[in-house]
This record gives sequence, C-alpha cells and structure tokens, in this order.
Amino acid sequence: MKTLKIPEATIIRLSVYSRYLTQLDKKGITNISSGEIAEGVGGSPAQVRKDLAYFGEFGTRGVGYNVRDLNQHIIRILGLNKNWQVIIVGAGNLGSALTQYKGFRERGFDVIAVFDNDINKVGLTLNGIPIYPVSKLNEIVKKKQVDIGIIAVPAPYAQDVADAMVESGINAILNFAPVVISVPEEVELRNVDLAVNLEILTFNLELQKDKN
Amino acid sequence: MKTLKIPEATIIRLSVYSRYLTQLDKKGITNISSGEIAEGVGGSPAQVRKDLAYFGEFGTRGVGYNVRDLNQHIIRILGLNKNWQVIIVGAGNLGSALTQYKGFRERGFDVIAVFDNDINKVGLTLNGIPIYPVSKLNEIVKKKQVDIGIIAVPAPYAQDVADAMVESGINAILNFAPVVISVPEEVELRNVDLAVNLEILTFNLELQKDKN
DNA sequence: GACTGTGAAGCCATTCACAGCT
DNA sequence: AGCTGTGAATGGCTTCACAGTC
Repeated sequence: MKTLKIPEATIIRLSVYSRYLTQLDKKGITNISSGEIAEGVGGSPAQVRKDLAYFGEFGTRGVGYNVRDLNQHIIRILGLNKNWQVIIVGAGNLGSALTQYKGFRERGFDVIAVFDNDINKVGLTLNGIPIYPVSKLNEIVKKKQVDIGIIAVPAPYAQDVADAMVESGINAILNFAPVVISVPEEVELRNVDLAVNLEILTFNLELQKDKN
Repeated sequence: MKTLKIPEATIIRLSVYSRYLTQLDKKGITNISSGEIAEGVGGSPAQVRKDLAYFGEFGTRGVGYNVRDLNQHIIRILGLNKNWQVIIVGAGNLGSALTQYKGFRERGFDVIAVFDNDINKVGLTLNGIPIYPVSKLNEIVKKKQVDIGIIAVPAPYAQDVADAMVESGINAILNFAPVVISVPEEVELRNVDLAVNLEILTFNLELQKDKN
C-alpha cells in the first residue's frame, strides 16, 4: 500500500467531505462532481480531486463520483468502517456534554465509560453511561478494549490522566485541557483548545480594525 | 503599518506561548529563552523566534525574553488587552458547558447571554448568566455591543443562527455545529468540529496498523 | 559564551493546466 | 463535451545557519 505522507489538512477535509456526502445521500442524490463538492464544503475542485487522489481513483472521467460509493471509500480511509470504544475522563460540564454529544455516536464512536474522582458523581450515569472512579480506569480500559481516551479535566490534572491512559494501553488521546501534555511518541495526541479558537478570532478582528 | 500575511499557525502558537508564559509568571520565573519556550510547548526554538519576529523584537540577545513583558506583548497582539463580549446560542449540553467554561473568562472573554428557544430553559440562568429566547438576540447584541457569537445548536439550525448573528451586527463567529455554514466575507468564522478531531485520530491509528 | 533576529534554503501544500477517459 | 487524475508550477511555512548583540 502506498503511504506517501498525507497532509493533515487533507484528512480534515476528507472528514468534512464525508459528512457532506452523508447529507447528500440522505437526500437521495446519487452523483456529484468535484466542483459540486467544493461548492458544498467551501473549497476548490482541484483540492477535492488531489485529496482523493492520495488514496485511489474513485471517480469516472466525464461523469463524476457516485455519492454513496465515494462516501464508503472515505469512511474506510478514515477507519470509520467499524466502531471505536471511547472513554472520557472528567464528568464536569465539558465531560458531560461530550459524553452526551450525538455527533460521536453517529460517526461510530461509542463512549462506554466516564471517569471522575468526585464521589458525588461516581455511581451515577450520563445518558446510561456509567461514571466510575479514576482508580478503575486501568481495569475497564483493558477489559473493554478501549481505543481512545478523551481528557476533560482541569489543566493541572491533565498530565496525570494522560499518564494513566497510556499506562492502561490507550494509544490515542483527545485533550481538551488547555495545557501542553506529553505522551510517548507512539501515542496519538490531539489538542482542542477552546480559548485558542476565540483568540484567533480576536486577532483577526484587531487586524481588520488596523486596516483603517 | 506592516501586515505581511501572518500564518494562522503562528497565531495558534502565540496563543499557546501566552498560556505557558502566564504559568511561568505565576511561578515567579522572570526570564526565559526561545529554547525553553520551545521545550515547554513542544516546538523548535527557531519557530518561536520566527513567530515573534513577525511582530517586533521583544528579546535581548545573549539573554532571552522577560517573561511578563513578552506575555504582555503577545496579549496585545492577540487583542486580549481588553475584554470581549460573547454570546452563546444553544443551551443544550454543549452550550451549557461552554457558558460555564472557566478558560474563557480567564482570557478576557465575558459570556454575557445565552439564547435558546426551549421555553423550559428561557428565564433560567447558567452560572448567573441569563437564558433568553432567540427572538431577543438582535436587541441584546445591539444593546450590549457583543463582539463574538458562539453557535452550539444542532446542525440543521446552525445557518439560521449564523444569519441572525450577522444580521444583529456580530462579525466573529465560532461554530460548533458539524455543518458548513456561510457568512459574508467580512465576518470572521471558525469551526470546531468535535467528531473530526476523533476521526483524525482513527485515521492515524489505522495508518500505524498498516505499517506492520 | 549565550541567545536573539533574520536572510536563505529546504520542504510541504495548493493551484494550475492539460492529457486521458467516458 | 464533460469531468477526473496528475505532473508541473507556484506559493507559503518551517528549518537552517550565522551575523549581531549583550
């Protein structure tokens, strides 16, 4: 299999294409061109074709792409042709919201357990998903073959949680704590920093103002 | 004024540097080198210096940077030397979590109102922040001089909410709905797609597997 | 001696433009 | 005729390496 360094931007876009194709499929649309996809997701036709070209030839010249077929290919590329077991550590506001977020299940992510050290929360459930003490993390991750861990605890605890996840065998982590955490090289780590996103907006707002 | 296209990646990193410098300042550390910053945030020294060089000369050769001073500069660059008024539309799990998120206030973002059309929620407060019906959005945004709107509603309603925000004069939007929305060119729009972040992880997990 | 600031080089991603199918 | 797939060109970001300063 050819694997010549795929840009991360390409993966992000594939994910967006897939969501768009799913919408189209629901509407009963069966065929689409790269130009129409670009229009729908806000990109360029050449970009769409380049992104797909990393993985194969999915279209028909002169015709375009079959919506459902292309979506199946992308879903397979992204590894979404099976369900993934996810745990969330932190049952505060953010952790609770993520646990109940419908967009995860729709894409094949099953949140199977939540962990928190607040004894008032342990034993309760969120949407039917049980809350365990963090001390049970290792045991449950191993028993349930968990693939992905989400960190939704305050910044000072994030590194400890990451360590516990790695220790238990998880090798993909999504971190919502606004702090840099370190993990072994072989563990996939992504950070979502909510404040950073607002700060990019304010930077751009200030830029606009300076143009006058 | 010099404004040579700053890479967005640079802005993201500046935001992270600032957070790190704030931590150091609290610990009483007064001086730091580009190498130490790089170490702390997971980057390269040259990158740190290049990022800062877009905006001026903040360090002393042979010595490094004054922590507090550099942080003040970055805060000003990002437009965080004043508070920003923020509203959130959608008082579901995610909207509630964002409304109560401490990381926003710490960086100068004041969530002053939440909007939702659920009559069971209207009139209540979240952390002292009132929930209004969406019909009041225009009035309140104008009266309170709101700068930024956050969309935390289900995908099908996101475009309507964005339209209402634009109509009311907001020109920076942070969208959490997993759908492409369109706004006039002069409005700053950023998207945070929670599922996409997990999908990048699964793509990378699959890649690793294929390496064997 | 140590560390910043920066032109130049290298690398990566996007856009162009056209050959190749249907 | 229409649209994909792709090498080539372009543009942009990152890394290198060193002159400049303390």
